Amino acid sequence: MPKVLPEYKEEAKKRIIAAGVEVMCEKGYSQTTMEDIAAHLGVSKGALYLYFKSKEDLIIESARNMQLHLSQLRMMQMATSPMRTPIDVWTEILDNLLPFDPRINRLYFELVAITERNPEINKISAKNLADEIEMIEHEIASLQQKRQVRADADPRTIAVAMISIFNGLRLMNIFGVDRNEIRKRWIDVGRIMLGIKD
Amino acid sequence: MPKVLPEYKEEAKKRIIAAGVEVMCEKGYSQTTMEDIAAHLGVSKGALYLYFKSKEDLIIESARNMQLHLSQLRMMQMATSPMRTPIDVWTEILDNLLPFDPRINRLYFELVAITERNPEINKISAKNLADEIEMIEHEIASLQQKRQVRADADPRTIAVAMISIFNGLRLMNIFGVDRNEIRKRWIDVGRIMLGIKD
Amino acid sequence: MPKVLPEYKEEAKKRIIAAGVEVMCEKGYSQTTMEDIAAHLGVSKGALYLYFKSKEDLIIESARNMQLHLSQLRMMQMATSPMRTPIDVWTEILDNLLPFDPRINRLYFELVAITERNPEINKISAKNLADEIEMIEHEIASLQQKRQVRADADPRTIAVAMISIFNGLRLMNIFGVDRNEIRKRWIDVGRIMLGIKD
Amino acid sequence: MPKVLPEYKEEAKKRIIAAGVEVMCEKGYSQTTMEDIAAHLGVSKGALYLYFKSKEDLIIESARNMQLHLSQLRMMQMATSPMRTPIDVWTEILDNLLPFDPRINRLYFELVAITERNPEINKISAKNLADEIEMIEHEIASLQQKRQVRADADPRTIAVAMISIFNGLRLMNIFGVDRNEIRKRWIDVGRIMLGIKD
DNA sequence: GATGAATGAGTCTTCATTCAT
DNA sequence: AATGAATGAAGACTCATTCAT
Repeated sequence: MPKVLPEYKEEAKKRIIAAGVEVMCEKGYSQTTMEDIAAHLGVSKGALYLYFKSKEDLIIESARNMQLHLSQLRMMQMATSPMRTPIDVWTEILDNLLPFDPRINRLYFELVAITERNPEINKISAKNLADEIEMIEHEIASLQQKRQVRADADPRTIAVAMISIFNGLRLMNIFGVDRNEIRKRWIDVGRIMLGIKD
Repeated sequence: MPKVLPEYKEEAKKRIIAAGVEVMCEKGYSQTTMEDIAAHLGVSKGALYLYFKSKEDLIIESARNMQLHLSQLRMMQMATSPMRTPIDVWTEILDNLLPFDPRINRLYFELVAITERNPEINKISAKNLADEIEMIEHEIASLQQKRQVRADADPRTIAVAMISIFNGLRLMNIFGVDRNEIRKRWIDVGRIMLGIKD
Repeated sequence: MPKVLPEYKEEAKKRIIAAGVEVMCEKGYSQTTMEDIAAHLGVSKGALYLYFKSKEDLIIESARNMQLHLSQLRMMQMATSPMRTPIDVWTEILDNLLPFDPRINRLYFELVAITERNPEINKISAKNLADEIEMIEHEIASLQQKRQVRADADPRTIAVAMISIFNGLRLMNIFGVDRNEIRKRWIDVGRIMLGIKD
Repeated sequence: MPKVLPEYKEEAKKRIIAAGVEVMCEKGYSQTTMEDIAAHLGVSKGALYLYFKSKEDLIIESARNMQLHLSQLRMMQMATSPMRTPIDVWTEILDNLLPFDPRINRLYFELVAITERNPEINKISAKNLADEIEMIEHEIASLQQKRQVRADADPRTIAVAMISIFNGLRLMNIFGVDRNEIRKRWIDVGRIMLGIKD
């Protein structure tokens, strides 16, 4: 009996996670049943257990899947592209990373709260966050040297602020603040943080 | 036949909420049973239902109870007190409002995610947030006129940024960033946002 | 400490039973709580237990209270009154004993089903029924001798039939057959049973 | 992926209803738990919910199942069979439709009282009863034309009386009147109602 | 006598999980 | 791989009953 192609298995898991996220967006974690997810996919409940050994397992992978990695942005381009100012890049971050659907933001906070209770997961997340901060910090420092960003601020502070504001605005989005307002404030704060007069 | 003293009923509700928050801090919403809460209080399960008509009801009131209201700070004093600079006040905000226990922050996000699914609740929260932003905006504007805060920024932007950063840092706290680090960055960002050179 | 006046106690019990019957008419036995009954009376739950030692106790007494006793009719008058024909008396039976409210009929059957499970109660009821049949049988026999009622039928059969039809029509009332239709059929059947041509 | 065979599902429901009726005969509706029924069948409680969405649902279907339909008797044969007199048919009705177990009669009245509270169910029952009365009425009328049944009575009255007496005797059965006595009176009353001298 | 707070045993119902097919 | 019937361990919630005041 030949092993199943691992790619198939991975593909199936992804579809299950996607379905799970969709259902949970609507009903939340504790109100979402394996039944719901299976029904959403049009498969049987039992099938889910061929790919995930428990509901918790599925939830954890879903949460992992929702983590937004600023690093994905390849911010290194900040400095290299002569056509784009730091504010352009700052703006792109929001445009690329803030989910359009407020329910996604809501689910993100819920899953973070739940999964971070697990110490193993928390350790990994802490490491990821630290790495991210550091990466942005270097980026900022590099821009400071090129005089494209105010030099009178600790680059790490700017990095931490940037991530915090991003997440803080996501929370506001849950409370009903709309995307346009969020975008406007994000850009305005960016100008202040980066020290850009315009 | 006098009805129960309303004070007693309120008192009892508060103690139940406190117990609920304590247990949920540890186990999270969906893992916390009414049994757990009752046991934590040393009362019977049935007793809880004398004060809350359902678990959801209890959760909603708990969430409401956890909402931090910056307005409580009576920020008006910002301008009036000659002894305290805007940065002092900014610092006090964090010291007074950021819960010491990271688990409280975690629970806050979880309960927000859950309860904001309820449209009624969401409407109220949206209103509260809007009021809070506006209040801070006025405060900032007033400080700008007195030249105590940078005048070259939209006061509403500063208000939104302040709340966002606060919440963003709370989220970082969940991921393991410690209170000292958070405090340091909060103060540093405050200087930038308020335009204080120090 | 002098004993409470027994009259007071009896009076109170009666009011409780009346309240119980009213509530049960609406919600049925198993859906009616002691709370409901107390609320209907405007007293506390605990008060009910001063008069009945359990819910079952209350129910039993309520059921007893609902038993319709044809004997109450003083049917002896059948023969004595020159102004009233047997059919008049037959008609009066229905008019006096069929509850106007169909919900009462419904509750009657429900309580019978429940309380007759108790062997003690069943024994008493059986005795009461037997007595009633016998009483009516004598009545009929007496009328037969006076040639006011057909003589070609077993008076006991007529007695049993009369009671059965009465109860059978009560059941129809539950299913929605209205009082007028019931009354019409009752009188018509009476003519047949009693052998009255008119 | 073929769906379950509907026959299987129906079969399972029937077995559950049968078990439910058995247990309820003994303990009555409100004292019968889903646990009891499951145990009686040797299955798990959860299994019941695969076939009935609630206890009430199960009860309703059980009640429906207990409805006796005189129409099942194919009374049309009354007139056609030269071998059987109307009294034979009348007797067969009782023999075929009166449950042997008095507990069944008791449960019937209990479930009627409970389920007829539901307006939807009541509407259906009312219709069924009306149909039944009408069917018997036609039957009687047909017999009247053939001079097999007394012609001096409204056939509808006879139909209503017949059903009422049947149900009234069922009620007597609950109070302890035994089957033989019931049968005897049923036949005697039949003679009177149908006008058969014998 | 009356109250109403409290109890705790009991009931319905749900749902993650398993497993024979 | 996939199904869907079945399980059983919880968990929310109810309510008859008690008792200190």
